[in-house]
Amino acid sequence: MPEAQATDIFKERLKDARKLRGLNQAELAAKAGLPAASVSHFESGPRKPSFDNLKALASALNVTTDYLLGRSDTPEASAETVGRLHRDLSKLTEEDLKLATDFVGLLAKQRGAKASE
Amino acid sequence: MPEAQATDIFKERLKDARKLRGLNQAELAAKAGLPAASVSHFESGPRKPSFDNLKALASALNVTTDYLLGRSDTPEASAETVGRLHRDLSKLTEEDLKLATDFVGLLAKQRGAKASE
DNA sequence: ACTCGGAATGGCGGAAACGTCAAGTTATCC
DNA sequence: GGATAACTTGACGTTTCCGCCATTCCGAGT
Repeated sequence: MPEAQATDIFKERLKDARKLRGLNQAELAAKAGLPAASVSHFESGPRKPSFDNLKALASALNVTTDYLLGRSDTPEASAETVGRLHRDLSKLTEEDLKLATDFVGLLAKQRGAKASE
Repeated sequence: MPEAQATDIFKERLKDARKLRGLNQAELAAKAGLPAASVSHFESGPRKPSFDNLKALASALNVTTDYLLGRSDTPEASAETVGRLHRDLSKLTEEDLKLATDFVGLLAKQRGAKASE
């Protein structure tokens, strides 16, 4: 079952990101300014990082906190691709967001049809 | 002194994002599933949110945790809710992208006006 | 003046994460 | 077998955040 419990996603992402960079727990800990045992507790135990430790880990690993938290699937801040649109998107209410989603979906669909003319 | 202490950035971003959406503390609290007093403590007091509450706030406000934490300057809506929109966006031509940008900008503007009534 | 909604603030007990340390794995070397 | 490195796990006392509740403050409207 590939179902990763919400709280477990963090553990996996943390460990994966660390290994991807060829760091052991002690090295990551040093970079993040916290004890090695804490890193282990995060990766293996039930502990969840505090506000500050989450930031420290993300910075040490050069990933977004959203990625570590499982709120985003890409480790990098891909936000800058469509700057203004993204900025505006964040101000929308949920209803407006649906509107925008439908609108863009329509455009994409049209585009597909046009291309096959 | 406009020096925003690292820990204070969160307070400001939280409050700004909330107001931008025309929510009061109780409404945001309800959306995030926590007591209204907690939101006030986050915005005004010395309290910092836990792992779970940070996620809840970001989701309720549709912003990245990186933005709330001051690790990113664009509030880019969470990939979770804009997933489809994001996928469709990548299929757009440049003209259509401009259309979409304008459309979303309009929605955001309307919303902003409404919020400042 | 008074009310009322929104917000700030502080105290409380409980829960959770903190750093630290010690004692275990487990695997890989010589 | 012994040694070492990487990691896990549990315990401890401490710190911090939790939710809850009550109080206070402020501004806007009647």
